[in-house]
Amino acid sequence: MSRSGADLALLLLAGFRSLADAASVELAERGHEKIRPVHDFAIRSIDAGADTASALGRQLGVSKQAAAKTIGFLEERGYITGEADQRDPRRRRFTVTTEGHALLATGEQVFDELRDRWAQRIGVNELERLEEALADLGIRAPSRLDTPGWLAGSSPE
Amino acid sequence: MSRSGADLALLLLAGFRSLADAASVELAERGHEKIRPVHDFAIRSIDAGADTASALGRQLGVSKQAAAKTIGFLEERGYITGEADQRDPRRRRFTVTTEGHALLATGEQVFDELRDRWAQRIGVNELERLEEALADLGIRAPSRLDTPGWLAGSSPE
DNA sequence: TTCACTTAGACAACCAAGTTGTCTCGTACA
DNA sequence: TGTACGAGACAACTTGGTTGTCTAAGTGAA
Repeated sequence: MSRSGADLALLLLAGFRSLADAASVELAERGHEKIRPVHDFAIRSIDAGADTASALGRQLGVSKQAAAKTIGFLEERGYITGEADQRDPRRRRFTVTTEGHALLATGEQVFDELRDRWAQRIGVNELERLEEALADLGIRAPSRLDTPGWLAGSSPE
Repeated sequence: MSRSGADLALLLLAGFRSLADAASVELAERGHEKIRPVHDFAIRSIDAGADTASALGRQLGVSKQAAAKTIGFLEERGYITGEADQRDPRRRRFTVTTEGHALLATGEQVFDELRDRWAQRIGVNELERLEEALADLGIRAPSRLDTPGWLAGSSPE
C-alpha cells in the first residue's frame, strides 16, 4: 500500500500518544494525578544520583530553573524530599521517597499492562517485531522529554 | 527480550521525534523555517474548506483564537492569503497560495525521503510490517497536533 | 592567606502556544 | 422586527520552558 512518510510519522506519534494518554489516565486513577513522563524521568535521575537542581537540569538537558520547578513540584507532592547538604550549604540534596518509588513502580506496571493489551491485539510476535524494527533503526530514547501540555492534560479532563 | 511497556512508548516517541526533527531541519534548509506540523495540518484544512478562523479552529479542535494566531502566522509568511467574504463581511476567507502548496509538497517529499532512508536500513518489508502493525492497533492519526515547541525548534539551533 | 573563578540556587522578566472571557458586529431566523 | 447566534478581535491568564542577574559559598592558585 506504500504509505507516505508523513503517515508513518503520524502513526508513531499516535502510537506514543495513545500509550501516554492511557497511562496518564490510569496513573490518575491510581492516585497519581498530573504526572507527566518528565516526572518519572526526573525521579529516576534523582535516584541515580542527579540529586540537586543543577545536576538534574544537566541530566535532563534542561535549564536549572526548569529543573528547580520540577523539583518543586515533586517535593510538594511528596515524591522526593530534600535537605541541605552538610558539606556545601548552597546545595539542597534530594532523595526519592517511598511515595516516589511507588510512583515509579505503578508507572512501570501501567505501561506494561498497556503493552500487554497491545500484544493481545496484534500478537506478541508482531509486537516484538515492531520493537525490534524500531530499535534497529538506531533510535535511542530521547534524553529530554520536554513535551509540554498534551502528555499530561489532554485527555483526562 | 521482553521489553517493558515504557520502553515501547519511548521507542515510538523517539521514532516520531527523529522523523519530525529531521523533517523540520530539512524544511528549514529548503526555505521553510519554523514550520511545525500544525502548520501543515492547518494549510490542508484550509485547502479542504475550513477557510475561516472559526472553521479552522473547529477542524483542528482548538479555540478560534489559537486558530487565528496560526492563520496570522501563515498569512504573514505568505502561505495563505485572505480577503473579506462578499456575502458576510464579518468573515475573512483564506485560500492557500502557491507558496502554501509548495510547502505541502516539500513537506511530503521530505517525509517520503526520510521514510525511504528508514526502508533502506531495515528493509521495505520490515517497515511496511511495522506500519501495518501500528495501523492494526487501531491507532488513528491524532486530530490535533498540539505538540508545542520541540517539534519545531528543538534540534536546529 | 587572599583573591579570582566557578558553582548552586533564587528571583524576575520574558517567550510561545495555548486557554477563557468579554466585546462588537452582522447575519439569519421566527 | 427583534432575538439569538456566529465571526473575529482584544485582553488577561496558564503552563512549561528560557535567559539574565544576583548572592552566597566552595575551590584553587599566587
